[in-house]
Amino acid sequence: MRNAEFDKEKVLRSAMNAFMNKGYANTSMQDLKKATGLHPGSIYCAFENKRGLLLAALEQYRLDRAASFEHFFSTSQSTVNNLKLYLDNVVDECISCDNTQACLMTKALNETAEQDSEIQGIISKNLSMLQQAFAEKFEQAKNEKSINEDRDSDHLARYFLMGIYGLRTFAQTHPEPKVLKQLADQLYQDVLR
Amino acid sequence: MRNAEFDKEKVLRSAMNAFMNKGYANTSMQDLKKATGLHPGSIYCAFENKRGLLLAALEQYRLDRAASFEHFFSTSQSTVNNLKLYLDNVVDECISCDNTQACLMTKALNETAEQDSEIQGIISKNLSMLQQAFAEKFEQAKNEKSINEDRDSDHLARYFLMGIYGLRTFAQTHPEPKVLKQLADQLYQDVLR
DNA sequence: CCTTTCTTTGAACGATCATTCAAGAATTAT
DNA sequence: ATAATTCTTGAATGATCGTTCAAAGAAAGG
Repeated sequence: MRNAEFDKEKVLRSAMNAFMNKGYANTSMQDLKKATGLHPGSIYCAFENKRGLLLAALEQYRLDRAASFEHFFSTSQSTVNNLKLYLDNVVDECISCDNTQACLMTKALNETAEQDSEIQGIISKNLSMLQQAFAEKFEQAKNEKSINEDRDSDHLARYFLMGIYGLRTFAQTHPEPKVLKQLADQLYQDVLR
Repeated sequence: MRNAEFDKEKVLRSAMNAFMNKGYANTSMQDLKKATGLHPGSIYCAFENKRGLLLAALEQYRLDRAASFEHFFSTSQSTVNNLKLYLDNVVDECISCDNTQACLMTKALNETAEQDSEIQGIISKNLSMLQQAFAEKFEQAKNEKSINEDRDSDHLARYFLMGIYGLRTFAQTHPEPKVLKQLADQLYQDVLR
């Protein structure tokens, strides 16, 4: 018996960054070796192949995003306030210089959608879970009387997520903090009313 | 002297479709040969290389989208009505089975953003032009008293474009007509008020 | 401490990639 | 008609890709 030496989470986050930087197809095994510190053989031993590494990275990304989500809604503030903080964080990520600007899921979705239905399915499921999580928060906000009760939580969640997607795409060409904040504010207001 | 035999626009639209289907990196010269009917040598003679073909395809895409834009706003109806028709068309494209679901610009942006600043610049400029075109229409709608005059046309244009980006991304995982129409309606209302 | 079992290493593999180029075909000019 | 010019063809090129594998090394079991 012998356990693997590397820290799996660390490796997956490195792979995530590499994929987000250059895209899946353009990230070579050499790039991944440099990013993760793992030799090709180890990668194939642990993740079967390059695609397997992407799948594992996507799962890690989902876990990280879910943890981040919980972080924002674990405060004692009102739900709508936490929604605002979440949105502000998205804007901050869009502006930042690290690799949180892009979203691994939408990036992988754009690249592999038509060719890999399994990946498409995984991403689709992950995004649905995020959408569901938002829907619960909107329902909560309705209970707190912050949002008009005749609004549909599921619809609001979809619209909110749509806005975040759009914001991230918009930021790729126009990463101006002022403009992005303005857009995020508008989205927040449109969802709140 | 001798002119090229192929129809340049036809070739570029074929290349566009190929790139939108499989992404830039994953579209091989063999794929492009099959799609365009041109042999590698001809492609290199006409467009210098694969990247040159993408640049030419992006320019053709811009022209086609600009023509489509003009088409929607050349009717005698009100400007806000034309905006609605434009948005409905985006939804239809998202649902359709041809290759209008994806946008070549956002697709190329996602794939080459961090690696090719020239392409990034071209796409950024093209999207700015579209944004400017929308801003003019919103200004026009204000003159027609369809939109409150204290709203900022530039901001509305950005928000509208952001919504379209988000809608297209959302549609990639959930291409349900009813849901997409609901989202588009909400966007239209939020922009109009 | 030796054996077993698994991981790590890094060179090697065939496949495929974008690109080139020389020869052939077609059009225009003289 | 002939020469000149340019486009088309498709095989060949070197590079790089993802992947494999046999040897070396490290941990666990007896």
